[in-house]
Amino acid sequence: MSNLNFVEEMRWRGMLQDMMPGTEEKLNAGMCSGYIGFDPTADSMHVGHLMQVMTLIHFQRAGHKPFALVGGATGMVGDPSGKSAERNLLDEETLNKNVTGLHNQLEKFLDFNCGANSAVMVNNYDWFKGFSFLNFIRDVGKHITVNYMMAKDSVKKRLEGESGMSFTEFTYQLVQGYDFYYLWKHHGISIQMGGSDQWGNIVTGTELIRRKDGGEAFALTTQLIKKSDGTKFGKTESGAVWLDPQKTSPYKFYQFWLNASDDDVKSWIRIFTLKTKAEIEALETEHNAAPHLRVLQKALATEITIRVHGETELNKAIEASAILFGASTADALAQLDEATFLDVFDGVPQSHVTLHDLNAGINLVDLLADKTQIFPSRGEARKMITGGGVAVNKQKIDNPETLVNTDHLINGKYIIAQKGKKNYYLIIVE
RNA sequence: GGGGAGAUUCCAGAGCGGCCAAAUGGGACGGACUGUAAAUCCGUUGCGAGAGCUUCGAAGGUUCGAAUCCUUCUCUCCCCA
Repeated sequence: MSNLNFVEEMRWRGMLQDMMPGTEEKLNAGMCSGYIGFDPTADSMHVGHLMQVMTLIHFQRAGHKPFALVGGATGMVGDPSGKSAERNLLDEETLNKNVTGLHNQLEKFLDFNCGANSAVMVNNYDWFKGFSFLNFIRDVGKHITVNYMMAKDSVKKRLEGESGMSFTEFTYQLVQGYDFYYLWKHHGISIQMGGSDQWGNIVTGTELIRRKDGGEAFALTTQLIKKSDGTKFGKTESGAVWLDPQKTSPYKFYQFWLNASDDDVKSWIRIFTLKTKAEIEALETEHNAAPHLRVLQKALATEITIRVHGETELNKAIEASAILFGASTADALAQLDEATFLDVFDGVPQSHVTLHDLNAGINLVDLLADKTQIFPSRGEARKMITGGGVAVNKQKIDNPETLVNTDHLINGKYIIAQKGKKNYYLIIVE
């Protein structure tokens, strides 16, 4: 056993929400196997999943054996927890693709080759695919009453709501409950963890284990991640923040964490980094002494970006940030070699313009509204330019009649347009 | 099945024959300030450089003139059976 105590760790990091009685004692008594389920609703995890991943990491670091369950089967049913409407079902092909994607990502976080407490990945489709409906309702359904299932919050809310709930979704908690039973029976897993919205589903599992085999199993849930401004964690204007670099560039990923508010960063750094309590407190002192330097945000963004994307990508993201937000000028842009330049503007919306148009010189409004769709209308482009909200190659332009020509090209083929401070557009000339 | 209320620009919500491209609030987007923050303040928020043009659930109609009046249709909500 490691000298780290899992529950203590979760507690001081503010990750722990609730445990079943006896859970802590069980965990302190020796190595336990525990699991968390991941729903394959997409082929990549987003930052919202990271809390669960971190939980598994702590679990493993404390000497326990973590299992990650990918819900190939449950994904076909749809978890009603926290959902106000019936979910769309994914087809099997998409589901398989998603399962593979999640699998690959999880492997980056957990150690799958470290002896006794190596992490293990399981897919519940493996034990559900051959399980017939009749056998299921006979062997599993028999042990849980409808009254019990109806009493769950996730079900109650939907019954009271407008849209109702299909039998499929109603069954979800049983299917997930059986996962727990199966893993308990065949892999000796005694604890299921998950977000606080999973409490009901997890408890159905422990109940099933108790009623079916008289066994004992435990539950532990994590806190919901809160944001001080009340908005949902993990979403930006452009949607969810994914771990997959194809979906969210490492630069955007880094920026997401760097932009954490002062209030949020104090809890996030505990949740999303493995820094010790002493290290975090030292950083906080430093942060409070000079808040504008955002020591905490930088530490958080750095550690988590390395974990997800690696050090090379982190350095690129930092470099890109310096160019985009630092006091960089058209000169600095021009000095970048093409590869770095493209890296910096990776993930920035692109548009194309012909060299022919540019040779003649294009009126800025025409360029931004007609040639590219950076602005939806000419009037809007004009207003924004006049209002001082537009820059070309980091240089502010407030005259809508300005002509853009080949003199503005960077590396002979690019123009950077900026709408406001944060919105960059790459115009490629060809 | 019977009775009532309503549908307005991103949202909420005024307007009830010309002064309405449509109050006000919110949101969004810009600007200043700042820490790539919060708060605050300022500006923009149908298209158009402008004249002007197209919008107020849909289609018709009355009128010199309609978001506003009439007819039909579609949809929403509420009450009763």
